[in-house]
Amino acid sequence: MSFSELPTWLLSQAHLRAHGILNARLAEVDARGYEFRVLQSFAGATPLSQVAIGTLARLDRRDVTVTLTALEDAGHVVRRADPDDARRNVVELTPDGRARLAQLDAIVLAVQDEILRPLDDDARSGLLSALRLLSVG
Amino acid sequence: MSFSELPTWLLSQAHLRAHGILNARLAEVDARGYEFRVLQSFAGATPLSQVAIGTLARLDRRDVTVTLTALEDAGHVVRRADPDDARRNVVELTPDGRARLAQLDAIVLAVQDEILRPLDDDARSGLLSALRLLSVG
DNA sequence: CTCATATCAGAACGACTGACATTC
DNA sequence: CGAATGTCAGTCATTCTGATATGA
Repeated sequence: MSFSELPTWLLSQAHLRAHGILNARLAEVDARGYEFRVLQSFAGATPLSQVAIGTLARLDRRDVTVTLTALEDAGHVVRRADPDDARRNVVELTPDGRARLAQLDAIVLAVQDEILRPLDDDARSGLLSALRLLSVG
Repeated sequence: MSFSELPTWLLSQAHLRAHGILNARLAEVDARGYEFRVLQSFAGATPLSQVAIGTLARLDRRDVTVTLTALEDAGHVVRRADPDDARRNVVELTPDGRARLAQLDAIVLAVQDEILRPLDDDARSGLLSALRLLSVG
């Protein structure tokens, strides 16, 4: 059996194609995946500490720091010291950041459709539940 | 909808878990994915040029060069100039390389089972055909 | 003291781009 | 000449490991 028929290979190819499309669409508006995930963590409660962002966005603390710096430079978030705990930062979306989140949300949703286009509804739900099982083990 | 329910996310998580397991198993014998793919390209015809290896292993020329250098250092392949075309190298497995291929083949096959364990036969075949469709578009 | 927080430096893997000399 | 081959240097995104300074 050639490696190109292996589940691990097919998984990596499907992932590669999906994320190629996603990153291309995000790149068109000069965004990256980490930024989207961080912005999305503000969809619920806000403001957030960086640890909370890491939990919500499933990002390493290190990557939260780097991504927030980029978002801050772009004016999408503001960071300030937490008055209640000097170790923490309090991070909030700016109005620009909220607009950015809406923009990226729309892009990402459209990409999902584009990617799943080859599958009918049954195949889609079957795929998603299988992937959920595989993600956990 | 949170990003963690998106198809792109589930795809990346499933891929990440599968390749985490695969790379861990390969690392136990000090191997990497590229090496396996290159070795597997010798399963059919041999010897091969580096361009042929790139085609079979779906690797960039650059990565073929780097991977072959590692395999050559480990004694798994030999590279020599092609007498018929001085631009090319003729690459062959050594006996050690053939044993290495068999070893990695067994590891990779076992990993497939480990990964698919949560799915019954129907779910497996459904997943694989869906992934095939997604890989192409 | 121990723990949490944020930051920094750097690595790994996989995929890829641009350039180059050599040879066909 | 144009095209192919192998090599080299480097980028990119994603994930992760370690160390550090600071404060709770």
